[in-house]
Amino acid sequence: MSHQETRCENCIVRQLNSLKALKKEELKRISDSKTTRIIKKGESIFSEGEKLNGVFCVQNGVTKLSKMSDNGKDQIVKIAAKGEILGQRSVISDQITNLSAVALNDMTVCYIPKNELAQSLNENTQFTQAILKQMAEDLKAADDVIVSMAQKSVKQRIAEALMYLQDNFGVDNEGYISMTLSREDIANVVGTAKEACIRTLSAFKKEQLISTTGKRIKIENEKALYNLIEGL
Amino acid sequence: MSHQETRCENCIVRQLNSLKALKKEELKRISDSKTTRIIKKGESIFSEGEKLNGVFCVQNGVTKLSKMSDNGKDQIVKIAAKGEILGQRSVISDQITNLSAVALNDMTVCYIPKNELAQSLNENTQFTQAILKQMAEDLKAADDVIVSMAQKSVKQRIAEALMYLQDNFGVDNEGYISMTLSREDIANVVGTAKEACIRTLSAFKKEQLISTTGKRIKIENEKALYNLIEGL
DNA sequence: TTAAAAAAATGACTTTTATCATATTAAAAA
DNA sequence: TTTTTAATATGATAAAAGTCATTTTTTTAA
Repeated sequence: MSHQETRCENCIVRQLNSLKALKKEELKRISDSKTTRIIKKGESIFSEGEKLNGVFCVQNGVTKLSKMSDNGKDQIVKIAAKGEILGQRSVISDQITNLSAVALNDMTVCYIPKNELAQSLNENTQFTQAILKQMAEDLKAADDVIVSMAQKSVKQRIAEALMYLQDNFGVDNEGYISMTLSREDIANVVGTAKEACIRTLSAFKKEQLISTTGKRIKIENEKALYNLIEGL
Repeated sequence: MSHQETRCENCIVRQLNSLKALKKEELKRISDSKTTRIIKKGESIFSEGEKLNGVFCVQNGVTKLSKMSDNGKDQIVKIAAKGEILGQRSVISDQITNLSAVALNDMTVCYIPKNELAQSLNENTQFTQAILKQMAEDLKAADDVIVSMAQKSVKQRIAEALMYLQDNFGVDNEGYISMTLSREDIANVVGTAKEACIRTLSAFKKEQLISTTGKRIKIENEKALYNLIEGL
């Protein structure tokens, strides 16, 4: 498909994350130590409880980051695409990771060993601040998710999830949301049972808020969906 | 009550947060620019949507950090006590704050202007890294909250909240949880209606998991409460 | 292409939680 | 203290969501 850059210095993905704050020589050092991995759809990048000795920079493809709840259900906490860095938190706080990452489609990720990052973290304030800014954003987003989970109905949360997918991944040439998740994955994003998710999507279809072809979903009435989310 | 330190250099509260990574001269500079404020129970420190030009370091007392949901309900996202720094995120990402802070009891907080922090943020990597580490922890904690909200029942979430309060604020000499929240505040922590919260606490009382005197709550059977949380 | 497996859809039913109403108790103010 | 207000408690009912069973459709693999 698309051309894969083998040197970080020339890699555009870097512009999407904190690595853009690195200086030329730092980038060179990191590029020398990084390894590129191909991960097939459904395969795991890392699992909850693992000790990560580096981070993963997503070159291509999409992954779900999830956490197992005590009752045995998987909660998807984040969907990460090109440019996102996985495992940052675990490496920074030097703890086992609290999330599992599984590829939602075929992926290319670059693995950057912790040591190389640690050096830049100690020397380059710009870099550390870039990560800090991004974490601050993540934390704010997490607050929003908490409020949604705590205060909104399954119907509203599914509507939110659809809008999120469309806003972040766009639509294909027929207008369907480009990122297709299984009904079960959608259920695991909003924190409900897959039956409830399927039923809600069927209801949306009946009300002409969406239309579907197989697992592909097209938003037909964005305004109504938005009003639903806002509780209007 | 307790002695209030007027100089950051001598303030023990600092040991509890990222300010401990500051050097002597930085601390001196910050101490010179800080102002101390007394905030009475129920008063607001800042409100959602406000632009913060500094952070608040909690010297004494406890505050609830909450966010208004679209449906008009207040969701308490965090309870912050002595040593916690409020408004950090907003200052770092230079955005309006997404949370409101209201005192749960009488408080003393120190206001530190943004400019003084920015200087240390640019020069002192240790300081920036300390904030980073703390944010990484916060983010991990947020993931746990998301999973609880999404996957656990109101009963489980209330049990969790009680354990959290006991673990973080301890018990008084009669064994009651030192931090007393109104039933409505507990409801706003776990994301439910206050009636459901009251009912659940009544049920816990009947099952001898807790006992109450007024709004004060004593955990009587920690083991059973724990099993309930874990879904055993 | 066909068989097998997985995912989606739907029905029936139960449990959980929200909402509204109202009573009781506790706290605050006159 | 007495009055007023706020917080807690409880009942009745409705709505939302979970669970289990089964069917239909889609996808995958033989």
